[in-house]
Amino acid sequence: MRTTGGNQAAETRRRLLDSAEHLFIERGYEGLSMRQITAHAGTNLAAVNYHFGSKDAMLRELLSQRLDRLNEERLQLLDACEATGQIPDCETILGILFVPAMQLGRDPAAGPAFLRLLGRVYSDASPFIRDHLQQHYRPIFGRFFDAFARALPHVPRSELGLRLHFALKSLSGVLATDDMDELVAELSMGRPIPDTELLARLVALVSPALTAPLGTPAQVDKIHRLQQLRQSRISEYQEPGPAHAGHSGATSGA
Amino acid sequence: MRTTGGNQAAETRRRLLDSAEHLFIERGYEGLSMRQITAHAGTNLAAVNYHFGSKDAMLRELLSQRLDRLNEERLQLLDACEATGQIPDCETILGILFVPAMQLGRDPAAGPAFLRLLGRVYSDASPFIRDHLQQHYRPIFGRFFDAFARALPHVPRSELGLRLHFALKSLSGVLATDDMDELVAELSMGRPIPDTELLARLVALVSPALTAPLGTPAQVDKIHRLQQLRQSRISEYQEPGPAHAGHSGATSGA
DNA sequence: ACTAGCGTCATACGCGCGTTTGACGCTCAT
DNA sequence: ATGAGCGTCAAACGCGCGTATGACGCTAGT
Repeated sequence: MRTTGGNQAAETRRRLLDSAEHLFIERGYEGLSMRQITAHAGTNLAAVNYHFGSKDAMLRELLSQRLDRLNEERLQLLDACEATGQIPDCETILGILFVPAMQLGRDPAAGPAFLRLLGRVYSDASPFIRDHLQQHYRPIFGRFFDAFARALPHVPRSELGLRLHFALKSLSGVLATDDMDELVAELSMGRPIPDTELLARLVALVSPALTAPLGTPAQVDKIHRLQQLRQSRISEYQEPGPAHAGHSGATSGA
Repeated sequence: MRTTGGNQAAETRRRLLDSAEHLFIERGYEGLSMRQITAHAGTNLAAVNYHFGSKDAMLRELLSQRLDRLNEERLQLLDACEATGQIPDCETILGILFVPAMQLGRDPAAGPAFLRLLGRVYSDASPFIRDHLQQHYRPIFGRFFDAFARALPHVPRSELGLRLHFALKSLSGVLATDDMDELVAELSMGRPIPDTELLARLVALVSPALTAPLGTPAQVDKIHRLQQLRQSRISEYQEPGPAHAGHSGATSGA
């Protein structure tokens, strides 16, 4: 049966994956070397190529192990919501994205630092990670894009692309923060925050950026006055006279 | 006078900086090698160390050349606004951050792709870039943090840190987008968008995330129902009976 | 005319990287 | 008992990296 050998091999694979995950969370894809991984795992350098074929293949397996279940759950949750016949609103769709992530984050089986892994993955700039996400989860992203489009019929599709890009970038940036735990700790100020409330707060942050109306006249006016103010400050050093320069008139009052 | 030699040296310096900027915008700090830079600049490999001392010193000089003026202008604009005695509101402060960046982005002297450089700098994960920003522009960040704190007295300081982190991450993520120009082109749909309106739209996206109230009961309820829904879907595979499981009752209707 | 010094150049050094190789035990079916 | 096959190991390969070195041409002051 080759019991001992087989178990030893499986154990080595597991330790390599664990070490790779730990170091990836800490340093990201670049700044991750096989020598560091194998040293941390206590195995030989060649073990990675023996068991996985290459460094990238090992990382692909790691990512699939961690992300496949998350995205499958998100999809099932979206299906379940849409199956009721009602069109889920923007906040609900955001919740569908967040709730499985948070609950898996509490599940030790999903990894000891699942949320930080998630943040790293979504914000990592390396082509390897980007390609992996693109190739494996594009249809899921498309499904959610359509769901958002239905929930926000007043937002043009092009503008929606920008807003989603915007919202997801911010989220991944927050998740990837090294001192995320301290941020949450400060947020709670002693009293522990239930996940439900924490997620509701996140939704409250992201949702307005998606549902916001386009620029209002008041906002346009504020920007315009700042543009004028900057131009006048610059021309102070060039022509001391009163600036009637631009293509519109507005005083510089803050 | 050593005119020719001196000019040649200055020309080499300029070409190195230009090439370094171009490649940094395309690939970021990691993925940037001296051999690529010198090849692109048409100079010898040793030129970098001769003129700047080291690779990092050259990049520091590049960053200072590009970012010092921007942040100085931001600071002056904030000073000018606060000097009027009025407390600038959140949208105005965002405008103060954006307007100089956008106007410098239009200025060829600030670099051919200033906004993309800015996005790369703010979203680059390498310790070198992060340290440089931290060391050079921390006081400026502090000034703006205080300004936001005054503009948003109802937001606790700890929550404000999270929100600013969130907002700035999203912004840098959007700026760093490779196909940013196409996004803007789609946005405009033929008709050119004036900068003023574009900035107003950006402010309209970011501002709500800063001013939003904490999670409302309705949001909390939506999240809670999703949490229940996920739990019930999972227990379908474990116990087919009706789930009265959780610690609260709420039907799963979306 | 001579030479000090500057800018450029080819070249090499040491290092860490991902990958490959071949030998060495050990288990287990024959 | 034997030998095939698996998992591990130290060692090495080639590569690209940042940096350092010394020679070479040219300019410009003496």
